[in-house]
Amino acid sequence: MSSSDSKKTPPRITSTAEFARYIGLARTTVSRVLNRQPGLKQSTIDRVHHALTETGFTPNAYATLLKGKSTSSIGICLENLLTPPILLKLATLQRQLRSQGYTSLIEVYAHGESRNILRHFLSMRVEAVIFIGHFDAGELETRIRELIGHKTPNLVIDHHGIPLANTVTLDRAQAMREMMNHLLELGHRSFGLLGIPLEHPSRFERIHGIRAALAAHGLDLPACARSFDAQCMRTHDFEFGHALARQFLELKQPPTAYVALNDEIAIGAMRALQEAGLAIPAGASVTGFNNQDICTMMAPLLTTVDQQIEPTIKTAMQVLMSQLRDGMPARPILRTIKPELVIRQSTGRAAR
Amino acid sequence: MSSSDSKKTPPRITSTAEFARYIGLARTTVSRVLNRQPGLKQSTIDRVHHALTETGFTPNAYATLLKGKSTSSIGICLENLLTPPILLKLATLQRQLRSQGYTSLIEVYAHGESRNILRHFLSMRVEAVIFIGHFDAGELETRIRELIGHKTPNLVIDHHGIPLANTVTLDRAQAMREMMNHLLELGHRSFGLLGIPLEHPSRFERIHGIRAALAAHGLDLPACARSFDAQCMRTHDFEFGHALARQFLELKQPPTAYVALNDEIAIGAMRALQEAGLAIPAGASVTGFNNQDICTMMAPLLTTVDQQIEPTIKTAMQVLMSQLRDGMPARPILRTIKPELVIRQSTGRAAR
DNA sequence: ACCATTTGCGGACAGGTGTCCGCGTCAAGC
DNA sequence: GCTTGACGCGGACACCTGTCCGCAAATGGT
Repeated sequence: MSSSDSKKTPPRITSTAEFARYIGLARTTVSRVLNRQPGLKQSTIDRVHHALTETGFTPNAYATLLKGKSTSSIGICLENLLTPPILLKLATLQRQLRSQGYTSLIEVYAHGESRNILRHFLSMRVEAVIFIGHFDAGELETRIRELIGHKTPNLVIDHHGIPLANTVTLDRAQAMREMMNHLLELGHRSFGLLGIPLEHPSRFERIHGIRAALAAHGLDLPACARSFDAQCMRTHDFEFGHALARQFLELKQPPTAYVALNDEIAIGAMRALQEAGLAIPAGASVTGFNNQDICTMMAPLLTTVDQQIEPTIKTAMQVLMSQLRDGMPARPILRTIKPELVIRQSTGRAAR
Repeated sequence: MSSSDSKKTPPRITSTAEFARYIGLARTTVSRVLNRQPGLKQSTIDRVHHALTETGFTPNAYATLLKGKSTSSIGICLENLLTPPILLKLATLQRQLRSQGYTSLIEVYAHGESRNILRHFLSMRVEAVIFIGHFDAGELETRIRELIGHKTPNLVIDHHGIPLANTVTLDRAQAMREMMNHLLELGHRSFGLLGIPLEHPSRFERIHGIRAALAAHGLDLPACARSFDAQCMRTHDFEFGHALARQFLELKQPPTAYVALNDEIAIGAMRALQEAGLAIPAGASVTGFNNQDICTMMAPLLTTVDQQIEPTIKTAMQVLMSQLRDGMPARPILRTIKPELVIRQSTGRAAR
């Protein structure tokens, strides 16, 4: 319904004033239409909208937001290691934010760069900052303090134990407890830990859960579980798991069950065991963590722990929205997500 | 109300004027320090920087950028289906952009939303827009035209054949030609295509390459290759490949080689063939596409095509930078990336 | 004590938008 | 023809920063 060919290439318009001149209205009138203010004739509104689609003009967001309108943007800082579960959380979160009208600014953490990333977020006047994954604890704590100083809501997903941070995290201790109970009921008494050192702050939760499950059965951690993490380099997880399992196979009495930090490591280990002639689960049991897609592509299907990403993000959104609505909480909000054990084919009754 | 405590909790400062008042300097002086202008005493500069780290003040990016400074931001629109290769491209691209001083605005395409996404990018006055993946061709073309109208550089990675778009894409026809030559040399003469319909615009390139390789050997596509895509739903790729392979196994004379659209489908097919008692590659050959990590986690290791993501992104950056430097090109720039065949263990001599 | 130089001050303007307000215009109803 | 609304105009101010410029104050040297 528009005009003829002469208007096929409408001019490039970069300000409301220019746009108003183009359609022969006052700048203020255009602004009123754009901001849905009352008291305008329908025909005028239509005229503006029509010219809008014709020229493709968009008001300068910087001027709009400078004027004090809420930026409706959220900063998201991602852990350096982009694993499938992390990316799935990001994608789910971004979708939900978008449906609530928020834009997300995404930055990937690089060593020592968190300060600059946060400054960028703050200069963009984001309404909240979310961290997803695991970071340097001291650095993260400093960032959280800065955010609080700026009265900007914060949220940490996954990383657990930062004093003043609002946190949503999987109960990894509980996960390991359930996994160990499962293996113990199958008769296993000797365990190989893959990627889970016995003494390391970052794996504390997992070890805690393992120890608790063993204790409940009257067993002692150092007596029946070993870890060779120090001996191998962790570069590519799959090969890491492969190398670790080979270490265990050199023992006089290898463990009957292997508990891995994640699915890739578990699969690498399964591969090494199978190459050594062990059937799974008849000869040895293997467990993963994360319940990634590959778990159902293996033979046998991998027993693992599901991170419950949907509920995690749902909870995260609740924590976030409550902060955006009611302001920052007096005490940090802590939410724990219950994991779900997924028993498949890679675990079975202990051989001896 | 805060002279004593003020050191411990510095006030939240939101403008240069406020900040200048806080440290007892003129606003213009602070601004000069922040923008590294000459003619200031070192002690003054230090004083400002010190207060800056103390209060954590950051100038409002919206005011700065409104002032006309280049926004140094690039809009990236991602295909809906977040596959590992897409995400790897995104991560690589973002890293490179950041190293050049550009910020990226990331949006995931949702059906029919491309218009809004583009408007958001334009309102943020991005300096270029990049599309990664495959989209609705008509919709994408319209967006490209809009970008050209706004004199904003564009770049499409992967999607091939949009008239006015600058494009960087893998030579998928060449990839299939090489793959087919490899299989033909191994003696294969009957092929099962998995996820690659014989007649479908989106797979045209692949079919074209397959047909060319067959023709060079004096063979005819419909006579020696079949596809059962119409019979199965493509939901989860792994199960899709599994189901497709089972269809082929019901034939009196199943093919000796299977060519899959991607690695997941290939792995699903391998699984189905192995369950049916076929050894790979002795009983049948299977090939994937993308060279994802899982290819080296399978037994046997999967023969596949590497997308050459590093060179792809490197080329993309070149195309982008040349546009940002010299303005938009007279004719669209087209760059093709040469794929690399990765021969592993899942392909072998044909049984008959 | 005087002068030259360095250094900081403060006013002014631009950049694009949102919003308020008083005023002019136009059409409809009597 | 007059009144009464409804509607659009255009001026003004605010948001925050970068930059220019004239001027005052502090500094340093002799």
